[in-house]
Formats: sequence, structure tokens, C-alpha cells
Amino acid sequence: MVFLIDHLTVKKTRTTITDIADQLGISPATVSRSLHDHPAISKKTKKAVVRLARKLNYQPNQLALNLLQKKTNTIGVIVPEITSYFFSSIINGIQDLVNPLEVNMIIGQSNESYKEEKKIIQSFMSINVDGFLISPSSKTRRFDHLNAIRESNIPLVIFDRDCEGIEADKVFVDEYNGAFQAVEHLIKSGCKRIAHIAGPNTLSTSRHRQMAYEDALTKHGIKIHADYIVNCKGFAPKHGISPTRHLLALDKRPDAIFAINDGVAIGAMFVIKEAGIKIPQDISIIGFDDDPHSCYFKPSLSTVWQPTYELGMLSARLLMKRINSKASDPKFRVETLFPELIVRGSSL
Amino acid sequence: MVFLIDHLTVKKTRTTITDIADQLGISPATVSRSLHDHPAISKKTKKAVVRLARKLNYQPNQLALNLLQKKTNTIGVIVPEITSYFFSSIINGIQDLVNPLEVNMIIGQSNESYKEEKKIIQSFMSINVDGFLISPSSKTRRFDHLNAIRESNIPLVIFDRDCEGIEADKVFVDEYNGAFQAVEHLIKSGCKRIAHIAGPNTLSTSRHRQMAYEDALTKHGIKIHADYIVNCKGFAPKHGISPTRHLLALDKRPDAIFAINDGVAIGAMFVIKEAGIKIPQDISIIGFDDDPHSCYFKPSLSTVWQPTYELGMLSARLLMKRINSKASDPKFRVETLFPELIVRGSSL
DNA sequence: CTGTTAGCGCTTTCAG
DNA sequence: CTGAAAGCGCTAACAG
Repeated sequence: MVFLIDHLTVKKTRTTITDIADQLGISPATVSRSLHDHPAISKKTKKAVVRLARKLNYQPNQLALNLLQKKTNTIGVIVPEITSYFFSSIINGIQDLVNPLEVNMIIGQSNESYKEEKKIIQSFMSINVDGFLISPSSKTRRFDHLNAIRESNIPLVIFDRDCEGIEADKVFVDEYNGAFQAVEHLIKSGCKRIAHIAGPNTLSTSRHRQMAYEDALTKHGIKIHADYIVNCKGFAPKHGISPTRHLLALDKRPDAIFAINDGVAIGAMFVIKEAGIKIPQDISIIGFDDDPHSCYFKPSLSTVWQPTYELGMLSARLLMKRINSKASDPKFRVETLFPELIVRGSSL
Repeated sequence: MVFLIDHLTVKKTRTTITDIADQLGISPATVSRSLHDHPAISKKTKKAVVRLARKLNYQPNQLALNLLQKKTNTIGVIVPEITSYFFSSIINGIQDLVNPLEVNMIIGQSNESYKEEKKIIQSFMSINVDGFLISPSSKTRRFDHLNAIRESNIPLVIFDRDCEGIEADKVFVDEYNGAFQAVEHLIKSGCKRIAHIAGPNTLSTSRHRQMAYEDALTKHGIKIHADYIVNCKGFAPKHGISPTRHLLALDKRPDAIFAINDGVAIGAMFVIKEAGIKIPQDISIIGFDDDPHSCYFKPSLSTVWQPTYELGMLSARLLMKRINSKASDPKFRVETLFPELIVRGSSL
């Protein structure tokens, strides 16, 4: 009778290794070994343990393991934001690499704020993530928070946006190459007055694209006009509006615009069409990122595709490698992936 | 000398409560109490402890606490996918509620697969998440995995997409209301042959929108034509292409389309414009979700806005409430938020 | 006011 | 081949 009641009530708590040991009249250590294919264990006991474990639906308690191994099998991913296709597809890549490894991922959004970024890092460190995957915010100029990670010997991979001066594994896209292709394409299609809507120049990505823009013009003997370079305050369509208005109001209106990304390019196209100007006859447009919406506009938007998913995968792969190698190899890897020009209707 | 070496090498491991205790010649328990404003502790020792703790940069070890309290301060969020604005902005809402509470969030993507969903749930249960926030996949018809959560007494909140038959706190948007507004708007603007590109009818959201579509037509004395209801296989622009082609090929071509969401509506607009048909003069279009791209198309897309951010916040709030109340109150709450019609250029 | 003890669930020496 | 014991870092009951 007592047994029966016991059986019914005790069940509240998950079965542990000790439960199994008790029921089998053996020690927890033996159970542990049986469950881990330890060589020195008799077939018989092992079988019994495995059977009972299955019957009782035994699940190892991760929390105990975490404490024991000082490991959480969790990595922290920090991105500026999650609502853009660019970063969310990078996250997909990370997740797909990390999931089969039974590693979890927690995501933090800096919202392009240094303070937020720092807070997230502290929070993630306090819960003992095994490693960090970070694409820094556009406002991040001080790197004390990243150095704190390095000093704690927590593996760190920086992706997409560079932090010069921080030693870490890094994975980038060759922005320069992509932007150069884009601008050269505009030049070859006959455009003479090519404008650039540039991103915040705290970002390595923005700087590299602008550099490529300038270099491409120079290479083809086109003078760089400061008037034709305007900055935008963000990466959404709305951020393309006023820079474009500004460009259209110029004395010598540009005949092409290379926008920092598709979001901004979409805003630009909107303004241009509104003004009754024809794309691409009067103005060609090209963006960056290949947002999934871009090919459904009229005209469809020319752009530079980036291997976002692969970027996520590769970054995660480097991180996992770092986590699983005990030796603190001082050699950091810097990997570069290649973008691809996609010509559509918004350019000739 | 030995000290020096010690000082340099020992530092590898984070300072613990015992380190502090040792250095102060007191017991770990006293240190613990000092750090937690325990009433029965002398000001003096407390001060000394706090001072040393700060000096040594003591950080409590979450892993030990987790094991002790059988709690992780982590919630599991499962969504069909993360790349759509709809779900990513819900996630924003969740995160903004949960962060100030020092609770972390891990995200799983089911990719609209029941199997994936189940796997994620098991994985999250094995790492002892404190609660679940789930929007089920469109393929989910069996609820054994959700029941497993309930049986383990882990708090669960279902949001956006309903699972009839599962008892849990739930947060929805009044889809019926939003869809009804949309269709009625089309009717009032003079459309007579209103088509619907419907979503998978395993989804409560799709069903409610279709129901509202049919009811609105009926209310205004318009007969429902099976021909005018076509299904799409997903929610991206590309999934709107073939359903729209089908509708355009009909004998009596519709003069309006109510699409299951903005993504599909964008695909529909593309096909229609390609066919040289005028929007909204010949065909009106309305979507659902208010994707941030929608207002930049020409014409801009009419739609039904959903309070996604609030949906995330509210869901998370319910979950945290559930987690923090020990009593297993059997009363489940079902909350409903309201959508809003946004009329733009794609309808009259 | 403070120390001792036990224990969260598990693995891993060290002894048999 | 198996058991006993220690310990990961912390808290909480029980004693003083």
C-alpha cells in the first residue's frame, strides 16, 4: 500500500541516476558508467540500467552537467537587430550549424547601441555562454566590452562588421568587391553622374563600400563629387527618402544611385517614381543585400547578393571549433566570403 | 615568491564565495548571507564581504544557482520562422518584456514542420527552460508534444496561432475582425467579384480570415464563388504568383483580391502589373500584416495592421506571471488584441 | 550574529 | 567490474 502511494506521488520529480541506482541496488557511479558506454562495465548491468532508464524515461539533468563541466552548451549571438532579412538569415545559418551539435543559441539585439551591446555581453557572460558571435553596433567605437570577453578567455567570433584592433576570429563578406562590381556595372551601362547613399562611416561595411565606389569611379576616369555622396541614418526604406530628395534637388541630378542597401534603395525608388522620373531610363538604381522583396518591385531592383546564410554557418563553425579546442591557439582566422552582382530592371 | 606565482596563475578561475570566505577567515554561508542582505548579519562583516567581493569582481555562478533552484531563468520561444517581419517583431516584444526581468530567451524555428517543432520542444525541455512561448507550425495537427509540456508542469503560452484542444494561456489577434474590415472595405469601394488567396487551413488564422471573407460577402448579399478562393503554399511573395495567375485566367476575372498576407499580396501585385492590369482601377488588392515594405510599392499596399510587438509583450507577460506563481491555477487566460485596417493606394 | 552540514545531480578519481 | 567519496558553487536548515 505504501508502495503504491509512493509510486503515485513520488513521480513528481524527474528520475535521476540515483533513482535508477536505488531500484537496481547498485551505485550511482555504475549507473553513470553504464549510460556512457564505459568500457569497464558488465554487459549485464549495463543492459539492466539502460532498460530501466528507458522505462523511467530518464533524462540527464543538464543543469548538473553544466555545473560540473562549467559549460552550458549555449552560445550568445549579438546582432544590431533581428527584423531585417540580412541578419535574420545569418541567424538561420548559425542555428543550422549549431543545432545538430546540441548547442543552443541565445540572441541579443543591440539596436545599434553601444550601451545595449555592453549590457547584453555582461548578461550573457553572467550566464556562462560558451562563446560569442558578434556583429557590433554602428555606434560601437570603444571595445572594452569585447576585450572583457577576450580577457575571460571566452571564444569570440566577429562577423560582417569589423572591429579593427580586436583580435578574434572574423568572418566577412568582401564588401569592396561587391560594391566595386555594382558601381562598375553602372559605369559600363553608360551612367556618368553616379551618386552614393552611404551608411554610417563607423561601420567597416559602409566604409568599404564607399571606398569601392570612389575607386571604381576613379578607375574609369570619373571625378568624385562630394555632392553625390550623402549619408543615411539607417537601413530601412524610410531612411532612403530624404537622401534621395536631396540628390534629386541637385543642379546636376545624378543619373544613377548606388545605395548602401536594398532597404534604402527601395526608399529611393519610391521617391524617384513619385517625382515622375523613369527608372532606369533617367536614373539607374542599385542596392545591396538582395532582400527577398527586391525582385517584386517595378522595376525590380538590381543588387549585390551576400551569402548571409553561409556567413552565419561559417562564423558558427569557427566559434565551435574554438570552443572545442582547449589550446588557446593565438592564431586567429579571418575568412572572407564573396558577394555576387545581380542585375535586374532598375539598371540598364 | 610562491604568493606571486599563485597570484598570477590561480586567477584563471572565477572568484567564488569560498575564496572570499577564506580570505576573510569566515564561512561561505556568512559570505552568502552578507551578499543577500540577510537580516542577521553584522554591519561590519557585511561591509568587509561586500568590499572584497567588489574588489575581486565576484560574480555569482548562475550554473550553481540553476542546479540548486532547478530554474534557468530562460524561456523557450518557438516560431515557424524568424525571417518574416511578423514573427521577428513579435520576438522583439517578447525580448523587451523579458530582458528587464533578467530572463533570457532561446529561439527555435520550426520551419512549419511538426517534427522540427517536436524536436525543439524536447531539446528545450532537456535544458530546463522555465516556460514556453509557442506559435505552432502550420503542419501541426497532433499535440502530443504540447501535452508533454503541460504534463511536465512547464508553463506554456500559445500565441497568434491557436491549437484547439490544448489548455494553456493564449494570446491572439482578432483575425476575423481584421479580415472582415478588409473585405467590407473592398465591397464598399464597389468591388463585386472579390477573390481570396487563402492560407493553409490547418491554421486558425487562415480559417478565421476566410470565414470573415465569406461572412462579409454574405452580409452584403454577394454570393461566394468557390472559384474565387484559392490557396497558397506559403507566405512569401513567390507564393502569391501562381494563385494570382490562376485568378487572372478565370472567365470572370475578379475585381479585387484579399490576400492572406502582405507577402502574398506583393506577389499578386507583381503578376497583375506584369499583365498590364491596373491597380486599383481594374483590380483592388489588400493584404494583411502591414509589412514595412508594403507602403513603398506603387501603388502602396492596403493592408490590415496587427499589433505584433504588443502580442509578443503580452504573451511574455502572461508566461512570466505563470512562471512566478507557484500555484498551478487551472484558470487559463485567453487574450485578444485588435488589428486595424490601413487603406492605401492598392484599393479605392 | 555565525559556523557546520547537507544536498541539488552528476562524473571521476581512488580503492578495492 | 563496481562502490565510496569528493566536489562543481551555492543556499538553507539547524545549531550554537
